[in-house]
Amino acid sequence: MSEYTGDEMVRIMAALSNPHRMRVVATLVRGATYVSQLARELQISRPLLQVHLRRLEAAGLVTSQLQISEEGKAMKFYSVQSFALQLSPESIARGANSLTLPDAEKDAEKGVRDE
Amino acid sequence: MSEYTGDEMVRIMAALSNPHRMRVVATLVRGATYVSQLARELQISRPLLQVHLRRLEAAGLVTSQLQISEEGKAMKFYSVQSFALQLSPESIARGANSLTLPDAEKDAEKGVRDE
DNA sequence: TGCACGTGCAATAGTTTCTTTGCACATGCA
DNA sequence: TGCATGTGCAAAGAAACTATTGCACGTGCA
Repeated sequence: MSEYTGDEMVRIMAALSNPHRMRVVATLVRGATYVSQLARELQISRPLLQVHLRRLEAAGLVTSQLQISEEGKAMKFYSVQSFALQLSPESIARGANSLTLPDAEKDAEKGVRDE
Repeated sequence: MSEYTGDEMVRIMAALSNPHRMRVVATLVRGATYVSQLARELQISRPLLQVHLRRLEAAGLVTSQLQISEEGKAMKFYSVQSFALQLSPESIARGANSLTLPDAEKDAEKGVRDE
């Protein structure tokens, strides 16, 4: 499996380092659900859940799919996307090499010479 | 290898989901260094680095040790602490089971007694 | 004495994250 | 019609995070 870039690692870790979002993933592992149902299970408000879902989707950890129920109601189902990221001093060090610098974005693209 | 609790996972991921702190870990993997030297290598200000180091130390990812150089100067050396955290939908689901609820979080943080 | 080097922290400001509240729009059914 | 269900988003405030600036203290040495 291909490794993640440093920026991807940051995005994934930031998305997962939140109790609500961890619980969302934990719930979706047991099967896809739609937003309102998920909000009831997790005991949080729907707008709050939507924010967290957007965050997880932006990190590529979940996907959404609009489905029309037989009663004609539009329901948005979310599913977990499979991912595997090993966190260790060495993997962090590897990821750090591919981080885009906030200051010098163009340097990171061409030159890799550090010291 | 023992697993981390959900709270520990959150703390570790939050600590690592920052470019500066990833670079700190990456640098320390190549050997322990002291604060000012580390700040020069990473091209960031020393106060900023100290904040990030405190963050990493609070998550248990690095340790510090005060050393007196031969010239009598006190230098604070930091080293990486070994850690291994596998991130996957399943590991997140397991961690989510041991998360302390938001209500109990305040008690655990403010209260002097743990359990 | 003055400079270079090491440590520490506080105050400030700007940005981001988290959460609530409120409103809008649909459909099905009694 | 009125209430249940589903969807969406924006505004607003509190809290946390990020980063800079400034000042304090120490040592060694020209």
